[in-house]
Amino acid sequence: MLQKPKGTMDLYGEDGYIYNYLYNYVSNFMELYNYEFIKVPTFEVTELFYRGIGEGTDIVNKETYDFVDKGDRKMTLRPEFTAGVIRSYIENKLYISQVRKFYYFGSAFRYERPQNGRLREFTQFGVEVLGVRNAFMDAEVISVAFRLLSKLGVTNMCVKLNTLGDKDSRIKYREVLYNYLVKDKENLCDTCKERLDKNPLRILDCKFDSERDYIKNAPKTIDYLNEDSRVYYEEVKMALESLDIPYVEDSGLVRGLDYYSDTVFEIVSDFEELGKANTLCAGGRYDGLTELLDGPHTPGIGFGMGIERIMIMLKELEAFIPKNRLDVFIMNMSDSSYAYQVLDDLRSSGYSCEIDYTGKNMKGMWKLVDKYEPSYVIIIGEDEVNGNYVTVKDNVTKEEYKVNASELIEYLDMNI
RNA sequence: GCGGUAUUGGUGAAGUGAUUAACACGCCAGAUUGUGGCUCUGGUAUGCGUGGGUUUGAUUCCCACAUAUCGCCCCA
Repeated sequence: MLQKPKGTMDLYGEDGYIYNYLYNYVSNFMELYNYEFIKVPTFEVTELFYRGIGEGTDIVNKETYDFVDKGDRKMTLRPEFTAGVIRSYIENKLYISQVRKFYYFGSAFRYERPQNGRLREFTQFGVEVLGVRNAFMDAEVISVAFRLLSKLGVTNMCVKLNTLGDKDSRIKYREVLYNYLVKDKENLCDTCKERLDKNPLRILDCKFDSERDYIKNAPKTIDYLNEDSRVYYEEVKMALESLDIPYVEDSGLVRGLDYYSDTVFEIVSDFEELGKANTLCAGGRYDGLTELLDGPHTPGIGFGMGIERIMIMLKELEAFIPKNRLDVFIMNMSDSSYAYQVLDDLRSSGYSCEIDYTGKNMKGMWKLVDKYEPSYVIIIGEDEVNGNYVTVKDNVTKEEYKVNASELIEYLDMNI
């Protein structure tokens, strides 16, 4: 038997409903904040991700789905959205307007060993704001994520905040940190010994080494920020406080993608079912990225959110979802086309409506009523066909009324 | 990419080196067909992830592979 590829999912039934619900929910939510939807290609030329995400990162080095197309072009399935959005922004010269605020929702692909909440094809929702460097905008972006999750009923989450500083600060800090850590090289765990040269920042959030005092006392980014970055970070914190967004500072928070600068943040949950996959959302500022991809200097900030992880939580939160309820089920016991005409009229008038096409008997149809839980059941037999009326049964009170066909819509409008 | 655990029907699962692979839910048909969600009856895996091997005989033991899951790595 053919199986779905490793790390992919089929979503149907309740899962399909929740997935689609989230898509609609996100779309409506983003209108409040006046973000525009952007759809970018599922694959891009490989070079975009090399340059955008960074050649030294694991994502690009060993986690991409690469292929060569029939025209011998090197292509890569997007492992994230930011690089593609920025490419589109530059290519379409969207920078002629000062500020653009985008949101996206779609699949991304990473060749990883799957686990619960970690897939090879996964869904990301995210935003990218281009053209402003303003602490209140940073706060807006973080608040989008925080308020969106809160409104869904997610509790027990924590916003972690840090700053990496601008490019100069980062280079300076990296040097200081390296010199500090190299003195302790003997005591580092094996993976961190390797990380020391490649990406010393990562050692700060190593599970083993970060517990040790020597690492805890390592120089902090905050002490090596230049004046501009330091002031900016203070402004972001004040902006968050003014919006009542709770956060904790975490000097060990570094991101795996090269393009980040200044503000970085994550939202993590202590939800049990999530296990280690507890990062719901992660993002930050990337003021240098547009130039890196040959565009004009443009400040930017964004985040990505893992939809499947949200789904894992929502399924446990039961109460959150309004179940989609059918307005009307038509129980047809006649041979005429009358019932189907009523069905069509109801749908045209905006009522969700279903009928049985398989020739079930009464009991079978009542079982469907139990399954769909319609507000009303409309019964149509020979008597109704001949009399040009329908029998409407309120599925809650169980009361029945005979209603003329011509007055049915009017009747429902008054009662639903 | 590395290590551990698991894999029985549509679902939840019991079980054994050898008679028809329990039980429950679901689904299908009927009892009963203009008013149900109750009850009763019958049906529902020629098969125990896939492919090999050991054996008189394997769903049960062994190996490989696939997938899921947990940890590492990394990350949403």
